[in-house]
Amino acid sequence: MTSETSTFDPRRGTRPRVLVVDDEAHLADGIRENLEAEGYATDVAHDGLEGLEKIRRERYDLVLLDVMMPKMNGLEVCEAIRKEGVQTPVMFLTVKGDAEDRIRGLEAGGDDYLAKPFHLRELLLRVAAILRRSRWYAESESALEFGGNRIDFETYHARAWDGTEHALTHKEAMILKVLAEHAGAIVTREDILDRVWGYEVFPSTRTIDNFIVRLRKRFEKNPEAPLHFHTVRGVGYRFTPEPEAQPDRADDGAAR
Amino acid sequence: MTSETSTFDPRRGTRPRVLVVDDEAHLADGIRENLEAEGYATDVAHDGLEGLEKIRRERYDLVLLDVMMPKMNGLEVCEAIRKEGVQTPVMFLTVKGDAEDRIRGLEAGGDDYLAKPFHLRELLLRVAAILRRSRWYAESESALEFGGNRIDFETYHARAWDGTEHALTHKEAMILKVLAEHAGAIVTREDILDRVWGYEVFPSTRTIDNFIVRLRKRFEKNPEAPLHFHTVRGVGYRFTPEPEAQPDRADDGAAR
DNA sequence: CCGGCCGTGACACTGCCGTGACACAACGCG
DNA sequence: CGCGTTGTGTCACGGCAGTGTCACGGCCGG
Repeated sequence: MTSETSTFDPRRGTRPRVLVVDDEAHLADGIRENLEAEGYATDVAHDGLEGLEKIRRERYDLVLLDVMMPKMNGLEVCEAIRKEGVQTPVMFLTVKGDAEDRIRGLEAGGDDYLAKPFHLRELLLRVAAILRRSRWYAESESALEFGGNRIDFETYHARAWDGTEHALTHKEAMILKVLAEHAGAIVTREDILDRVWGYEVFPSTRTIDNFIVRLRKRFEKNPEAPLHFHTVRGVGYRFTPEPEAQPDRADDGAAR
Repeated sequence: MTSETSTFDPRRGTRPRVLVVDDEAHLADGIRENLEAEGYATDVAHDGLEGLEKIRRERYDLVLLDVMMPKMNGLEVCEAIRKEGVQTPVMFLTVKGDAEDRIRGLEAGGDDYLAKPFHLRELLLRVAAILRRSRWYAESESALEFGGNRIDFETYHARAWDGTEHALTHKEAMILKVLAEHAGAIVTREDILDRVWGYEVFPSTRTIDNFIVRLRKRFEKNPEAPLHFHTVRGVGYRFTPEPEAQPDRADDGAAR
């Protein structure tokens, strides 16, 4: 899963399209040249507003977004497109490297964050990493149906079997997605933490239990006897789109 | 975090093999001990060249690679094995924490990077994370069939020869896996305890008998005359996917 | 200031797993 | 061929680790 330097997924066919939004024309062009050299198809915008419009018009696989820009800063751009349902991965570029900014960037809906001045090679590596990561997301279905429930991952909206409507939070959606991706298979809590929270953060595993509870409450007809969100004691959880015949359990002494 | 089994994952099969390459013998041994305690099978090399040779000879699931080493540094080792097509995940260990080194590590084909001095806990977490990720792809055919039974280690579900469905517990699945891995060979109770329970816990061996009983009840047509889960008196058990004529002693013949 | 999201601690409860007891089969012996 | 010994098959019961569930508090955005 590593050796790929700057190659792309052959299944994809076309070159990944990257939009560079930065008001420093000199820098933007420099980045662009290097991306092109790596085989990406690129486009450039020189302020936030222009970037926003381009994102609306075109379809990109990744947006590099400078934070400090005239007219409209990067955070605002990101928030705006997220509000419009655009899921394109966003990487922020900023002069400040403190955690404060980083958190704000991620909260605005960004996927990564790189402090200027950065090493060009690091930028390229991160770009490759993000595209790689987003692939699993992009390749998967954008909607999920099971047991009369319908979840739309584009809008984070869900309509439950009983007709109730639910707005999913980001974490809820991610967890659902991870489970659905491995439908039928057991997914450990650590797997989920990795996928949803990432390497650095390790919340208590109880947190995951809580999310499962909420999912069950919404999407299971009888939350106490789940048909889709199964617990595998001591291991993790298992999601099945189709209700499963609960295994015969009376094999112990009971008989006779 | 919970007790974290630290034993092996039946979905994976064998314990993950980790190679530690570091010229500081003291540190390498320390890491090794901790990895062993977590349930990994480990090996140690004390310089780059030795590490490279071991990687060529053996198959590892992960290599911890010190960057600064005599004879051949970690980056060179990583580049070398990547050039030879070895895909084994590599995690670099280095004293320097600057971006420069980190980039070079990633470019050399590394999967992760940890700066010394590191907190042991973080090392273990990252190791676990990397191995977990590589399992995503390496999902081996984790199903076992014998005598009309079908066991799916991915879901912990089993369909017995008579059509009944059974949900396996974690321990049940692990024991089954251990037996199946050594199909045809005798597995002592101590072997099973080591593999399934780990090196610290030692339940009574009767516990194992109990699990065997349950397995037989579910998967043997006639639990009293097992065709697959054989008892080897005074030693342990032996599993055979293909029904095997019990090696009855000749004189026993028709009697009984 | 309020309201949503999310992380954590507290508590109850479920069911897995470990153990001991008993019966019986396997083996050695005379 | 019967006896004693050892090891295994089998069962029932209880502890407790692991989950279900709730409620509270921090944090951020509106």
